[in-house]
Amino acid sequence: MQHPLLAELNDKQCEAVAAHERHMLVLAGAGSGKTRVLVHRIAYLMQEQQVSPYSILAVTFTNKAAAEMRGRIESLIGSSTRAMWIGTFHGLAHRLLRAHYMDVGLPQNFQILDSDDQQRLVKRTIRSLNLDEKRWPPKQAQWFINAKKDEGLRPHHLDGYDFNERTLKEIYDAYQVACDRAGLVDFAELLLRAHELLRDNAIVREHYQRRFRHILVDEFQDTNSIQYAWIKLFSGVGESQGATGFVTIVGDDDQSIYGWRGAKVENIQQFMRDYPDVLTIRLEQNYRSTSTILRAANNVIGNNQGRLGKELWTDGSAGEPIDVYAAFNEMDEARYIAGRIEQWREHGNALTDVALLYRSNAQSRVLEEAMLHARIPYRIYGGLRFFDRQEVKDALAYLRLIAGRNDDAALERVINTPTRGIGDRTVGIIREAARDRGITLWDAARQLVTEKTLTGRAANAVGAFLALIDTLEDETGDFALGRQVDVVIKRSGLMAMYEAEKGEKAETRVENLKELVNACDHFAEPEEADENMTPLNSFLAHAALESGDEQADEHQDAVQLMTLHSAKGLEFPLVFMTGVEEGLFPSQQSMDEAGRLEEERRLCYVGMTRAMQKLVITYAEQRRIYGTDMLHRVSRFIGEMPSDALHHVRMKVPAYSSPSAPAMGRFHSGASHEAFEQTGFQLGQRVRHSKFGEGTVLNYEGTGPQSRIQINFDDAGSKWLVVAYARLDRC
DNA sequence: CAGTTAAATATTTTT
DNA sequence: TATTTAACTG
Repeated sequence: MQHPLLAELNDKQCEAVAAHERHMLVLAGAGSGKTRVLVHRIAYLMQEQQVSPYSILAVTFTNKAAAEMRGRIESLIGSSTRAMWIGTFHGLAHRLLRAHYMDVGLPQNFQILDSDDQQRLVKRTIRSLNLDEKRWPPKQAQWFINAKKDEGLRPHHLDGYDFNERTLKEIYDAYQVACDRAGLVDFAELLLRAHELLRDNAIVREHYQRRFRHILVDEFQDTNSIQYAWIKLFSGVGESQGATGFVTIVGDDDQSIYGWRGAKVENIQQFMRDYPDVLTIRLEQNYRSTSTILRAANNVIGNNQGRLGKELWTDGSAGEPIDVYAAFNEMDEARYIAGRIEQWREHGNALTDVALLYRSNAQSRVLEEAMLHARIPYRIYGGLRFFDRQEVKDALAYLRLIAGRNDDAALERVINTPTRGIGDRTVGIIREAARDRGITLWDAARQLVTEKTLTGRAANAVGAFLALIDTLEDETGDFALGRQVDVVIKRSGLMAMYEAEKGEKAETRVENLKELVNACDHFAEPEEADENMTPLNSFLAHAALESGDEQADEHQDAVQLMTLHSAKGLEFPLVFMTGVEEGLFPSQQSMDEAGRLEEERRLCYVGMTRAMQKLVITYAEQRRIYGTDMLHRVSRFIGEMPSDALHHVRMKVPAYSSPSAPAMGRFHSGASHEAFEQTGFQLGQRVRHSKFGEGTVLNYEGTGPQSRIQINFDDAGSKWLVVAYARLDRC
């Protein structure tokens, strides 16, 4: 008798779900039901193998994935998953540090530094070391620090011989001292500290090793070194004694697109070496795309070396061919897409089913304009999230100070926001005192006031600020969270400050502050919260670790615009992959460095496999990037697709677009003038040929009468013609 | 201290 | 090109 949980799964999926106690690698191709397998396996472990939810640990990368997993498990087993540890690497690390803050030398109320806060602090550190910010850009230093932490390296592990490394090491060291003094933990530090806790504290380590019998990791191809080491410590594998947890990793080496931020695909192979007797299962049946799309995607990714090997297949239909549209510039590309979407809509399809994918965010603007022009509602992914907004961060900084006075990053942010007469000069004095005495800014400010080192006006202002924070804690400490935040926003003067500003921007800021109060009112404390964590502290952690869900108007029927990266894990019936040009996709930067081109190819694979029914690929012969016109060749990736899966669309100016459309104006500059000088024709100009009919001038090469021009004929496609021989008429 | 102007600079992103 | 940030001025 087969277990009901296995009923609707294919053979491979069943094998993965029902595997007995052993380590397992599930190579799950795009659209192969990866999450389904993960969720069913957890349910199966509990129902069939009598595994207690208490001994299950499931790790994901994003909060969204964690929430989805939890939700799906609950609806599958019909009961709470409270006892299970399900979360992101960072969320779980935070949980560990909270529970063992004393063991890792953190104050009880330590706060999390997001990357924005981190950058400010790094910048401050560089200044305090009297280093030139031009020579040592804070961004790069921040990147360096995080990269080292991701490798598990502390400053003392670095033996930089060259001057560059030595200085960066110095910055890292000073930054870490500042963090420790203020009780601040950045994202990478969460992982590193949690790792050190498990590594160095046998009692804690053995406790968790005994507890977690089953460890499941999603998107394993995206793990970095410290995350890999983390899982290994939890599992107890490679240690001489102690209990062993069984680790299931799920991932797809072909979808590894985060190598540039420290992810190591090799961790999959490393897993097979480090863990004994690993069962490998390939999920290759795809339930998402047409066979045409899969065939093309397989062909593209087949050009990569050293793959673990996997070929997606489907028993679905071939579907339509992939359309390829060669636009003459980015405006034309956008206009064409808008036209296609209008057709899609006229056929009664939903706009939410359409995605526009691009390599870099800068490409979104032109697409947006075209959507606006065609009155197609759209939604852009990856904007500023709620808790990242300036006004919200201001409010949170006040709350952080109330929660703990040592938070230097928070103090820096709001000591003069709104302005209260504490200028750069005064703050500089406080910083200097703090550095000299090795204390936090708060303590330094207080000492300077009591010592009367500060002069009259400054002393008053600083004193008033210190008193404000103290009073706020005294008076609102007992309030419910929402009410507390409301009072803090008002009494601090933040609300008044934004209310006084004019313009639409300021209005939304005021709205956001009100929304923050609202969010606090509805904030449900996590069930696992320990008793020594105040509601305020749990809210602050929530704000730092989950910088806000997507926007509210999610339900509007709108086209989705996003980068290829953020499309991973999603699927859409109709997908447009735009800007598929050499230099843009693959991007120029990736073509220089070894290994990066393959990652671009994987990105292409990811993009293609988002499409369920129809994939449309577009590229522009000419594109304006940062103010200069670029001529691009078509991306090599298109050449890697089987030509019989492609349908090259002829350029046709859609009927709805007026001749005065902005795209035509585009050609009256630079390159176009030059083209006119050489050939007598302008780029974008309409011409007529006796045999090929009407077309648009795309490009030119050479000079004088021997020069050739490329014309995209409406009916005959694109052709290169020598100006002297082709009898062309202007239309 | 606030407002203005000049200059630098711009894949990809989550936590 | 457009946006952000540092330096300058009233």
